[in-house]
Amino acid sequence: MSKATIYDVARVANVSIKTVSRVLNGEPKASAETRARVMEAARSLNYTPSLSARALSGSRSFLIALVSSGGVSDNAMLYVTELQMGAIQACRAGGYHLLTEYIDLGASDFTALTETLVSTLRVDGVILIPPLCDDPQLLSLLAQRGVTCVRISPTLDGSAEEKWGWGVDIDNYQAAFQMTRHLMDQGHRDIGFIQGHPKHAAAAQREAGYRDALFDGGPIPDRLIQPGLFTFDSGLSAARALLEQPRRPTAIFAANDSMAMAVLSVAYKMGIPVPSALSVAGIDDLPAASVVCPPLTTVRQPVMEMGAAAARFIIDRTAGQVGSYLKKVFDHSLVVRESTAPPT
Amino acid sequence: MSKATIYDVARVANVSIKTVSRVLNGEPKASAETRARVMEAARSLNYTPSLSARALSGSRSFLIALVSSGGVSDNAMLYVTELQMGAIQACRAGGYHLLTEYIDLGASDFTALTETLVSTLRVDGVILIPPLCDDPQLLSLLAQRGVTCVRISPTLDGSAEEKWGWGVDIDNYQAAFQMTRHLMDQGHRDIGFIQGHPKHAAAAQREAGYRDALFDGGPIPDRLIQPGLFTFDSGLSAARALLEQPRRPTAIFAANDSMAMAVLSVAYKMGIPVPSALSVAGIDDLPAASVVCPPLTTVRQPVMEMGAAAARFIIDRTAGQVGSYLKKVFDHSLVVRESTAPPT
DNA sequence: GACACTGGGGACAGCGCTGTCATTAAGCCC
DNA sequence: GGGCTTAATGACAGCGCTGTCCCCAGTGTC
Repeated sequence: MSKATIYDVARVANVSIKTVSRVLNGEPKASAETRARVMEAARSLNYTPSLSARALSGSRSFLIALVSSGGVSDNAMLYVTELQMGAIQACRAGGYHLLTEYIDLGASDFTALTETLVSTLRVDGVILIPPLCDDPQLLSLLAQRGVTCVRISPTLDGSAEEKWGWGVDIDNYQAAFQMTRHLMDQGHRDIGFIQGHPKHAAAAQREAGYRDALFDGGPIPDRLIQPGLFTFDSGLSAARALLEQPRRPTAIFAANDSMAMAVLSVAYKMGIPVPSALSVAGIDDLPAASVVCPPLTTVRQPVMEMGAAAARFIIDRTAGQVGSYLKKVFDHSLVVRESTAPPT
Repeated sequence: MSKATIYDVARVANVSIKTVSRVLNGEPKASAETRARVMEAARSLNYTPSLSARALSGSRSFLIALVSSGGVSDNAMLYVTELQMGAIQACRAGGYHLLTEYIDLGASDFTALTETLVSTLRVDGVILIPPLCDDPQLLSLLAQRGVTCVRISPTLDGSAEEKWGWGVDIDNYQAAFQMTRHLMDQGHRDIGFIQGHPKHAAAAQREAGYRDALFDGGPIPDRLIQPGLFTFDSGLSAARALLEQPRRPTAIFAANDSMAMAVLSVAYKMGIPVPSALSVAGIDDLPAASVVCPPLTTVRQPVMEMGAAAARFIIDRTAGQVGSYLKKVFDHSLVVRESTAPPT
């Protein structure tokens, strides 16, 4: 009862341990009858193979690491949590397990991290979250060691892209383009924009989408565009800069929800009613987005599915499939809630 | 370069592998000189021991599992994320690694989970999050298999408590008591309360704190107390029930922040200004609590530290320390923000 | 009938460590 | 100085699997 090994199963099924191993791993050489006998024995003994033993003797570890960095703060963590949820589910389905590792961005001991991942844990793959997924040093270290990487919302880096692993993302340009058009359709023309973190690829793409959607033949005045860092606090300053202008915009589109919520907060404090005097929109559809007042108009990305796809890619890859897309782009969708309305 | 083993280190240091093992594990028998030589060799080779091999041959796996359940939703996930953050940090410090497992509450295949944890992963300990940490079936399965458990915010179950593992928590009673007194100090007497999930131990304790603080010789009218489930949605209905009363309370204390935010949302929709016409308070200090309008008065618990303590307990325990408190109670603190004010 | 060939299955050697026990050199007591 | 303990180290046998090689029977094939 305490611990069934492959030997026990072999004895009960009256075959060699190698045959048990074959059956359990779905290898071809095994007659249907033998297979059934082994399965039955395994079930009756409540047998589960030891991960350590499999990893030690075989070439797979059944482990995937999700690496997140300290830089990620406040609400953005929800993004990570949701990704993780998806990854865990995909792992369960594939008999894998998810390790979560954490690294301080400051002390960049990427060598130690890599060594841990490769030598100590021998993970079958790594899921990298921004901004880690865009760090050339880390990426090349991992590539050197032959680690399968999946990058979440990575920078498109042309040539190097391929060797640095698969990626999952949404079409950030389109998302921002559509949101801007949504505001324009409501009649807004004076639409402020809060930029994302300059090192994050999605930030630039979202800004481009905004610019292209808004561009009507004339350039966009500088005063409409304020820098941000994807964090709530950075959104606060940007919102103030936008709203304290003599002729303030009728709508503000922030590059993500955290900053959009900051806009809501500043507007509240300044006594500017949303959406009647100011429309506010974001991107991400954080859980909190539907909870704030008024609920935020935003763009939803299928974060959980992206996490699941990331894990699945690693699992399939390790199992043999070689499929090497450059990256998979997921569908997004506009979520119109109450923070946007035609200007009055 | 690709993969240094203990043999390589032994060769370089000119000792046997057993000695390397001893040095690396901090076992006593090893001269200072040998120790230095081995350390140097290990460093120069960039050696990291293989977890699988260690787990297979030794009695420790250096793995801790954090088990969360599907029931956890929306903002509550942040609580889990923060716990996890703390646990990861403690793991890193102790050379451990954190696995995150997930289980659907509906399909209670706890046997499979336990088997995976014990046989497949051979984890050194498990961190259980509510409501999992209060499930007798799971707890007894794990206890049977001799798994070290740490329960987060567990139900105090007297007799059985001890054998079911260590626990970390805050003093929920005191937290609620103090918050209620804070509202009373501001002059509130008509203080509504939204209960937490009936299966969650903390819910009952918080309610008791509220009741005892408010009780002034007369019983508390039923209309002031509404059921909730710790979720935003449940908070919505409770808030409506409270605010649609002919004589509505001047303050509402929700058993957690998610529900307090729901109160904010309902008040906003009903045109009730907070805090001038209604004070709102919660417990947890979710990141979102400081972001909503107005920022929420709440009780902060040191969630990250609690996660770290949980992991540390398992690590120490596995390393030999036997220390068996029943549970560790962490300090909480009142965070007074803008959602509470004297009634007008 | 000899000769591949193939589907089904076993023997066996590790994977890289730790536990146990044995061994050696030193120190110590009377 | 012989027998004792003690500190420091090594030899060796696994831990529970998978990879590789090998064997054996049946089945065509000319």
